[in-house]
Amino acid sequence: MSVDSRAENVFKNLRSKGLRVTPQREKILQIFMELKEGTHLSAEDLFKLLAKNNENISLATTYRTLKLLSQFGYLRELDFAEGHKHYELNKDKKPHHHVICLNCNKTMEFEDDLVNQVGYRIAEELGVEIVDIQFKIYAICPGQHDDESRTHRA
Amino acid sequence: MSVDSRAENVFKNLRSKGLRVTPQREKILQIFMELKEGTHLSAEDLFKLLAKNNENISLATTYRTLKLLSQFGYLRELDFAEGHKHYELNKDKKPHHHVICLNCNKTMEFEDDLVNQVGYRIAEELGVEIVDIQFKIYAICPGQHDDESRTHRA
DNA sequence: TTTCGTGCAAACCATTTGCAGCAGC
DNA sequence: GCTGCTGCAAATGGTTTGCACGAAA
Repeated sequence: MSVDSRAENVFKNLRSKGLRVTPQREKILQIFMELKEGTHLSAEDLFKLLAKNNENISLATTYRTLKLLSQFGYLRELDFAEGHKHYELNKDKKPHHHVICLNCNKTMEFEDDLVNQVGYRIAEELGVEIVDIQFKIYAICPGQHDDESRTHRA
Repeated sequence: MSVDSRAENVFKNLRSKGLRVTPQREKILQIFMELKEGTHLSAEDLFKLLAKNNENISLATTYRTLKLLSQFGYLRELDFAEGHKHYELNKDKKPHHHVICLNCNKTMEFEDDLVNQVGYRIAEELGVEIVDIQFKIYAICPGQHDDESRTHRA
């Protein structure tokens, strides 16, 4: 499916809900669709990227659009516990996971069906309906040892 | 090991680093040690709980102490993507995981060694040193269906 | 032409910080 | 007594919101 026809599906769905397709929403979705696989942006990142492309979209609209597209499931909200969220295209709705370095904040992506299956099993046991599965490994990159600056998270 | 002797170990370690044991730090650690298994508090929760116990500890100190105890590995920082962190006692340093209902914000705890092992394996493959493993299932409790209010996260 | 969406600025909320006085060690 | 800790209030940073205008449908 082409980027354009995938985008058109999104817009059709928005319209069917009485929502509008604006140049701002088009542009933001386009940016996410053209992003290299595994790239995720913060609201601020996106705002700056838009500005660099001469799209003067306000920060408020940036936030509102990110929230809208996430609520519709077109974007996924990533939370790496850094105080701000990241967003990525929720392309195939198959969860993939992240390793986050607590020193340099770099992230690495991986997929693991075993982990997903554990998630599905537990959700079934509890009788809850899964929205998303999240598996994160907080770690320290090789060569970056600074014991005092780490924080345990779960 | 008793609560008191575990607390004394913590304090010994703080002192050995040139840090001080203050009534505020004692009280906060004590609260976490007396918490029912699986309970986690936000900074605000803790602050209010202290106030209810007639411990007038400032919010700033509450935050500073939470950060300190987390950095030393005595507490774990939990991030449920609600805009504020939660903290729990990092008792046995064995990761346990959470199911979070996106409607009512209730959380459920579970342990799963399979998931932990996947984490250890991946960290080893990448050559990184694990600080913490986090596995979260965002879901909707039975009977709570409100399609528009969900947000996809990962 | 009726909503809905946008930009702007102000508001919000969790968290952090500068500073002066206080208190462990 | 030195130095770290506390409380206070102000600052910060990410995100949200009220409002008046502009634009999809």
